[in-house]
Amino acid sequence: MINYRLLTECPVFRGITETEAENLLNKIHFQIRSYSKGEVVVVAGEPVLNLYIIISGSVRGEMIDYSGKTIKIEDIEAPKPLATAFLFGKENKFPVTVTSNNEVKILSMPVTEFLKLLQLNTQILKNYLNSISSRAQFLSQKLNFLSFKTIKGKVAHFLLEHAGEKFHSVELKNTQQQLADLFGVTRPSLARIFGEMQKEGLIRITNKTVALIDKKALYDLMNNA
Amino acid sequence: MINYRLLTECPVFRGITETEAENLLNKIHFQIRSYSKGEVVVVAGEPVLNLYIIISGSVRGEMIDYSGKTIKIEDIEAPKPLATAFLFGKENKFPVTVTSNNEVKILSMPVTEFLKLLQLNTQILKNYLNSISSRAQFLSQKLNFLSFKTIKGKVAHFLLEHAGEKFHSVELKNTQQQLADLFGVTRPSLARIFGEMQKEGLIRITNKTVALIDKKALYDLMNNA
DNA sequence: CGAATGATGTATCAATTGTTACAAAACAAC
DNA sequence: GTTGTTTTGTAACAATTGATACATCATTCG
Repeated sequence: MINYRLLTECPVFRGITETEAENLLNKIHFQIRSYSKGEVVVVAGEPVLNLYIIISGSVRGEMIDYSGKTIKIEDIEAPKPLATAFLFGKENKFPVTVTSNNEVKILSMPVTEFLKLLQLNTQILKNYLNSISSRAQFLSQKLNFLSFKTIKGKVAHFLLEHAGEKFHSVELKNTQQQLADLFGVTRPSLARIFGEMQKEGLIRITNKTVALIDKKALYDLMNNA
Repeated sequence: MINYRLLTECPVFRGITETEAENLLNKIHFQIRSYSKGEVVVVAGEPVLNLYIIISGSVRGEMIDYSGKTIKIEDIEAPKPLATAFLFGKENKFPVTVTSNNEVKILSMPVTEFLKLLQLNTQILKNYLNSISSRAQFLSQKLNFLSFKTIKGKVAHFLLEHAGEKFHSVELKNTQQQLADLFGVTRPSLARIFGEMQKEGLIRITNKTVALIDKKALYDLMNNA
C-alpha cells in the first residue's frame, strides 16, 4: 500500500526506519488520495488544515496572475511534503495553487494527527523543527543581505562574516552564480565588483580563496552602504 | 522559587495553567541562573544549546561592530525567551551578544529537555510551532516586498495591496517623502516614477487620491520585476 | 491678501547595476 | 593527452536610480 522506504526519504521522516514508520503510521489517522493528471490538489488561499506528503508522482505550485495567466513556482516530487512552512503560524493559508503533473498519490494527515506524530517520535519532531528553523534562518540571512544597498557592501559583509575576527582569508564554497543569487544580483555584476575590489587592493583572489588585504576598508564599505 | 504565574505569560507557556506548568517542570531538568547587572549571558557566535527564558529582570541583545562599537538591537524582559528561532536549524548560533541590564534570573533548559517538554504537552508544542512559523511567514512577506527590484514594481505592489480586489483607487495617507523612505528610494525618484506611470496610463493622481486605471498592467509590473 | 513653509513636479548629470555576448580558464570524463 | 562542460573574467551598452537643484503648487498663518 505505502512504500515505507520511500517515505523514510521524506525530510520529515529522515532517520526513521521503515518498521518504525509503519508502526507510527498505524497509530494515527491519515488518508491516501489519488489524483489523475491535471487535477487541482489545493487552491491558493485555502487554509492549510493537513500535512500533505507526495507518495508518488509530482505536482507543481502555481500562482494565478490577475490576468488569468499562471506562473509556475516550483515542481515538487515524491517523497517531498507540501507547504510545511504554512501548517502553523498566523498565515496558514496556501500561498500557491497546487496541480498534479501526472498520476499522483498524496498522503494527507490532519494537523492534529501530525501533532500527535510529533509527540510520539523525537526524531520526527527534530526533523520538523530543524526544517522550519532553517527556513526562518535562511530568510533572515537573505533579508540581511538585501539591506545593503551596493554590491560592494554585500560582498564586504559576506567576506567579513565568513572570515571572522581572526582569519584573513575566506574559502569560497559556492560558485559566483550561487553567490550572485544569494545577493540578489546578476553574476557578471558580481564578477565586476570582485575585479574592482581586487584592483583597489581590498582583496586578492586566487582560485577559490579570497585574501582580505584591507579589512578596515571593507568595514567602511559595510557601514557606508 | 519560580513565579509560575509569570511563566505562563511567556509565549511558549501561553494557555498553560500554573499547576500544569509546575507539574511539567518537575518532570524535566533545568537550571535557574542569576546574573548581576552587566554580566554577559551569552556571546554572539556561541552555539545555542539551551532554551533561555528570562524569569526576572531584563537583558539586551547587542551586535558588536567591527570598529568595537556596540549596536543595541533590542531589550528583552521577563518572561520572554531568548533566541527561540535559533534553537534548531542549521545555523544554531547566537546572532547577538546578550548582556544583563540589571539583576536577572534566567531559566536555562537543554534542548534535549525542551524536546521532551514539547512531547509532553500539546499546547506548548503548538505555541512553539506557531511562534517559529509566524516568524518565518513574517520574514517571507518582508522579503517579498523587498524583492521587487524596480521602484515601479514596489509602487504597483503597494497600490494593489492597498486597493484590494474590489477597489480601484487608493487614498494616500503619507507624503511622497514617507513613501520613498518606506520603499528605500529617494523622493525625486519616486515622484519621477509616479509621473511615468501616469503618462503610461496606469494610474491617475489627483491630490492624494491615486486612481488605478490599468490594474492588469500593474499586476504585470509586480510579476515581472 | 501676502508671505512663509512644506510638498510636489521636473530637469540634468553621475553612479550603479543589468543585459548580452564572448573569450579564457578550470574542471571532469573519457 | 583530448574533448566537452562548467565556471570565471571582461567588455560594451542600456536601464535604472541617486544626487542636486530649482520651479511650481498648496497650505497655513499672520
